[in-house]
Amino acid sequence: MKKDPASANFLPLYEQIKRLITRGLAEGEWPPGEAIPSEMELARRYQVSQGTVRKAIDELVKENYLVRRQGKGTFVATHADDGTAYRFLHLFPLEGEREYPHSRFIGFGRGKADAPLAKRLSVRPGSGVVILRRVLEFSGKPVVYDDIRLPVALLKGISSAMIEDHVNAHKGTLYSLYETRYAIRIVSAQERICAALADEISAPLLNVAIGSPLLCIERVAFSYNLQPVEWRKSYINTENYYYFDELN
Amino acid sequence: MKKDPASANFLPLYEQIKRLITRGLAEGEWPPGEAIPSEMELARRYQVSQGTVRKAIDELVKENYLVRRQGKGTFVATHADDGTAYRFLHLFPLEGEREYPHSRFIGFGRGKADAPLAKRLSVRPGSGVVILRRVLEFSGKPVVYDDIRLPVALLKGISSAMIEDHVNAHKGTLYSLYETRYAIRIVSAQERICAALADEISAPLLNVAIGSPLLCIERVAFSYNLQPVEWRKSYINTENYYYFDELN
DNA sequence: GTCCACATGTCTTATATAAGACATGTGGCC
DNA sequence: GGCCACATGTCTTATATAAGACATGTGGAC
Repeated sequence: MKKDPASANFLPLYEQIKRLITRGLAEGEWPPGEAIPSEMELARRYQVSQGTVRKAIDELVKENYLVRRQGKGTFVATHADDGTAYRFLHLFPLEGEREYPHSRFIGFGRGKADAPLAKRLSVRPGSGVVILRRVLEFSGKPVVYDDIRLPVALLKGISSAMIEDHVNAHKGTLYSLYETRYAIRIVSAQERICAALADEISAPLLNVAIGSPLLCIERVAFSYNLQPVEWRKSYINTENYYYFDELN
Repeated sequence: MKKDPASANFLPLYEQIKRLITRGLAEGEWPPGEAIPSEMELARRYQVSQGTVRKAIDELVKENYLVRRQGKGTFVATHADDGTAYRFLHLFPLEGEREYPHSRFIGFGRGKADAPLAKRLSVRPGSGVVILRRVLEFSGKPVVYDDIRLPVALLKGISSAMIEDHVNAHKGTLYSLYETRYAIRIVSAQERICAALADEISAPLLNVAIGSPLLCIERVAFSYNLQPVEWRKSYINTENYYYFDELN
């Protein structure tokens, strides 16, 4: 435990504790949904004061890694939780109450990562990827077409049946599937948003005319320590829905 | 100062301090760029401990209201600062280094707020608004067309010459203009993003064909306490630039 | 067996203390 | 006058303490 501020690679104690806790999370010592040890216990374990652990946890809570529940303990955040299941879906109806989509899977296969995808996923070009295609329907109408790709190495033994079961029967999101079946927790994502026109593939799926304007969003989703896990490209019909962003 | 947690409208002390400091900021007691009093001084003034003030300031720093500079003091954040001037511009080139735009103003006038705009700006329908139109050029090429509207009451005596001077001669952003000339600081914004097609107005301004895909972003910018200040609609040619969003 | 009071464990808020780092101004030395 | 050492003020990090709030389990009274 480095405590000398003069040291070249000095890190504040709370930052070191943050990393130690994050390591525990990444290694699955405390799986999503479970409680981590109490602040006092972690303080003893890492040989620092409880206040330092508190500061580390405070930050991890702000980063959505952990969730505090007063009187009960501190828990590992999870997508298998109604409140946060659609945290990454920034799509809202132009009119009326917020709705959540139904997934209709239209393709499941395997392929190889080309150079750009390999770069985004930090894998070797040519390495195997799982390919998923689906349409998100709001109130029964198609709004989003997704092309989703993940390193096959992360999802050993995945099958279209398993996905359908989890997502449709079990009402889960893909991110909760990664969590419960593959112990991979998505904690952040980056999106690049462009405008595009509906083509022969997307137009019929979204039930719009070819040449209609669509949002095109390329997302890379990350697990702990910014490790890329999933790439996806979404085509969105924004006739009745908009993408919401809050700037601070 | 309420300290009784049993009270119905109980607020933690640090939260009360946060609001008191925010009030000082909103009322211009400490203008953008200036230092606020030291933690000890604020503690004396508000009759709480220095640690409580610290927690309040910590949060205000995370919300970009304040900036800490070790050894110097804590300062009111400002857009008139190279580092944060383009904090709200989420546009990046598909290739190459980040660039910053040049503003070309193409319209300046006044009008009345229709019902939707009035609602967004929290003003009476029919009340006066200033209307600004401009094109943002990156590397000399038009990429964004902005239609910007603000309550005229907030911008007494504004003129196109003043804007041109501030933005072009002085290299400032609109938000730094609001700050320096009108003591209005923009601290947050909400954006609704849709896909659209270039029409007879936007196409020539952006130098694209009618029917080209554009991003259409409707933004409302807020000052302290979520007070709406500015509405704008941006049309963006995303052939060479993308909108970036980070999800956490 | 059921229900309530109480103890216990945990997070929440508030306060106090102290050593160190960083920036700046002041006074003295040359 | 120029330069340096030092004091001062400020933020930064770490630790300790304590009263309260919330959730849960336990044991006794009935």
